[in-house]
Amino acid sequence: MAPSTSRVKLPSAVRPKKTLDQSGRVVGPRGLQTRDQLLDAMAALLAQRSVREIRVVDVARNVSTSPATFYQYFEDVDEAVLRLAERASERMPEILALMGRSWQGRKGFETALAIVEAFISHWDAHHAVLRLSSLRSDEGDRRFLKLRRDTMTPLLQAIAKLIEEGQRAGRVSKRMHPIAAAAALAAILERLAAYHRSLEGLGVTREHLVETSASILYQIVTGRRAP
Amino acid sequence: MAPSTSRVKLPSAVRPKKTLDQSGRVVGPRGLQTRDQLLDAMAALLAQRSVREIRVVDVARNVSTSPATFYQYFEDVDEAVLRLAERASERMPEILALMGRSWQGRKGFETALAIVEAFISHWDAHHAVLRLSSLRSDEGDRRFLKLRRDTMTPLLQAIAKLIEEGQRAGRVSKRMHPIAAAAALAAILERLAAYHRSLEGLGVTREHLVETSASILYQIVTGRRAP
DNA sequence: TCCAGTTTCTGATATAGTGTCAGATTCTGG
DNA sequence: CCAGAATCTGACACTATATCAGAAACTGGA
Repeated sequence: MAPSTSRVKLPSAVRPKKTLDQSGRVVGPRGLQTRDQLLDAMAALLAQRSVREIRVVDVARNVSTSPATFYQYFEDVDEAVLRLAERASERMPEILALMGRSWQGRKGFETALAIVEAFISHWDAHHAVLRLSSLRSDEGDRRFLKLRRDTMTPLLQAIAKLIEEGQRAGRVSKRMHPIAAAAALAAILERLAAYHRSLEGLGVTREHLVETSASILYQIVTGRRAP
Repeated sequence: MAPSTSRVKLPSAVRPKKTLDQSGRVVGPRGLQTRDQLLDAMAALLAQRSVREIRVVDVARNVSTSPATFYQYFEDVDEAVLRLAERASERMPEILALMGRSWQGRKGFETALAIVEAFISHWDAHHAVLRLSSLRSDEGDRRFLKLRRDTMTPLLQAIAKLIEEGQRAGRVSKRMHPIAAAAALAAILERLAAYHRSLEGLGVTREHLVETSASILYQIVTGRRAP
């Protein structure tokens, strides 16, 4: 029963995370490169058409490989999207860090502006992936729900904490549930970032949107009117 | 050249809208019934699985008919969804009417509460269809974009008008673009209505959500803290 | 009641994409 | 240069969409 190979099973907490292919084998450098190319091709296609119009054949062809190769690395199209969403979510902490700046007066409004700006830029850069990711969560897909929870919860909690402080200081209405309010603010950011294009038809520029969202964020968090 | 039939071509503005099938023929009473049954079956399925998992065969089977019949009335699954969304959007004016109530003090807050409540109930009743409809718009689908524009624009304008009044009275920050702010508030309603279920995991009840959203709505529209 | 015309429904099928797998191909260290 | 590991792919079984010619059901008038 003594293992004759050098591959010893380590406890999963210690074992470094290696990327695996669909049959559970560790992927080497060449495979990793193919996998990355597939993801890039996927992202490129996603930027120009909706997921439903994306054929695995196209993704594969764009990297001069075959559909079977795609399936070697991803269970299905959604899994590839999930990986892209994970990639995107790695940038979240940068936005989170902005929350720590001052919320006093004019400085505070600038903090709000910076956050909104960062958020919208982030969505602009990854809108297709993020929107899809958000849809899959809404549909109840476990994988995407977990990702959303992991990336949004810290943000919600950071905002909620500010609101609680405001409430303790008596500036912010106690009627609001801090996390619910945080979710509402996040909803503005997500939703407007997702469709600010269609508002341009009504004479609303991106600039307007940023200023307005920042005003609302500032007003809800601090309880004070935007300067 | 004189038409011998009794079917005279009227100007399209006058001609009553008859439902047509895929080959452009007017649908009679029996067909209309089948079509409605198909829509109902579609709605029922949509309530339990995501669109991607809905097979035309299932919809058809649920009304004891064949896929070919489905395609006689709808171009594709999306068209059926669009019809359902249109059905749902007919209820919008009721919400819009609430906007006209008083926005003064405690009464004003009750107005906000009523609007939020109506909106969330509306979404609860049609969430699958509305969410999908919103996704298709985001994806740029013309048919859904038009529907969204037609149903949301009046709402946005009503809110925008209130905000403008507040700005003129000096209660509301002039930094906000009225339509952008209206869109932001609509975003809260849409987004939270769409996923309030997943917030329950964080201890946020539907009740909290309604109160909080109403507070934000009230605060942004009137420039005053919620009572 | 029967018939001709109209409306509605469906079996059969062309088309197209997904996902699998055995085996071919390519790479690597010795 | 070779053995074995890693990677890739042609061929294929399956599943679903969408179409259409013709069958079936219904209708009103003789």
